Amino acid sequence: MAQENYDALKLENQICFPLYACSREIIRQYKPFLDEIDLTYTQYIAMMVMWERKALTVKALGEYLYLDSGTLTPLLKKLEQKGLVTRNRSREDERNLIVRITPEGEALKAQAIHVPEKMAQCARIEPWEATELYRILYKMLKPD
Amino acid sequence: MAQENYDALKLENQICFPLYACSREIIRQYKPFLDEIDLTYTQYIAMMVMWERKALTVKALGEYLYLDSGTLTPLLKKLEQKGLVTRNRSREDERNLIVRITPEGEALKAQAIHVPEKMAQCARIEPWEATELYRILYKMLKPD
DNA sequence: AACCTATAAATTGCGTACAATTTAATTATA
DNA sequence: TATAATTAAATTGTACGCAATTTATAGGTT
Repeated sequence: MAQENYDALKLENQICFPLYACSREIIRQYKPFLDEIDLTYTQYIAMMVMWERKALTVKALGEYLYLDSGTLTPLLKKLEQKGLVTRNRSREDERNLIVRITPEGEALKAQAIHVPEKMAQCARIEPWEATELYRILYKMLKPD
Repeated sequence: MAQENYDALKLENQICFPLYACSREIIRQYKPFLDEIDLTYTQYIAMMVMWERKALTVKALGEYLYLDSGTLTPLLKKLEQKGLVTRNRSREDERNLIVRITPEGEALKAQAIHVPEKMAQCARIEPWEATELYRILYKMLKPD
C-alpha cells in the first residue's frame, strides 16, 4: 500500500486559515480606535450600514453583514441601549422589525471618521495588493 | 465649512469586512464535512498542528494559531475528552503544559484527509488567485 | 372561516475570541 | 538567600456566531 499524501492537511497549505487569522488580527488592530467611540467591531460595521441606509429591517441588515438574527438581535438591543438606533415593528407587516438610526447615531459618524484614517496608518500591504485582495474576496463572497 | 468626505466609512470601501465575512463563509462551508469527524473548525486547525508537531506547549500551539490560553484551554480540554490529545505539565518546567497527540488523534488523520478533498470542490476562485490571496494574507500576518 | 404554509425575529444552547486578572512556577537581582 | 520581576496557564466576564427551535404574523387554499 502506497504512502498517503497528507500535505493537504498542513496548516501552511490552507487558504481559510490565513483568512481567519488575518481577519482577527485586523479586528484586534481596530480595537483601540473603536474603544474611543465605545463600539465593538461588529457594532461598528452595523453602524456603517445604518449611516448609509438610515432605516432597514433586521433581515436586510443581516444580508449586508452576512449575519442572522441570533447575532443581530442582542447586538441591536445594545445599540438601542446606547441610544444609537431605535427598534420598532413595521406597521405594514408586524413580522418585520425596523431598525432606525437616531440623531445620536448620526452624530457618532463625525467621530467614527477618524477610525479608517488611523487604520490606514497600520496597512502593511501596497494599495494595488489591497485592490486585488478586495477583488478576490468579493469573488469568493459573491460568485457571479 | 466644507462637506466632509465619509466614503471611508462605507462598508464597500473596507478591506477588513470582506476578510471577516469571507472567513466566516468558508468556515460555514467546512461545517458539514467537519461534522463527519466531530470537530469544530478551531478544533480542526488545532489538530492540524498536532498531526505535524505531535507534542508542544499551549503557548507554542497558540503562536501557530494566533490564539491565547483563554481560547485554547477550554478547547484542548474538549479534545482531551474526545481522547484525541493528552494534557500534562512539563517535568522540566511546571509552568508549561504539554499537549500530546494520542493514537486516536493520529487515527483521525486518515478520516480528516477527506475534508480538504471535499472543500477543494467548493473553490470559487482560480488557482493563481488562491496563490496570490495566500501571499497577500501572509504579508499582512507576518510583515518581514 | 378554518387550515396550511411561509416568513421574520427572538430565543436557546454551545463554542469560540479575547481582554483582564489570578495562580503557580521560574528566573533575575539586590 | 530573600524578594522582585517574569512567564505560562487558567480563570473570569463580555460579546459574538450560528444551528436549531419557538413565537408571532401574514398569505394562500379549500
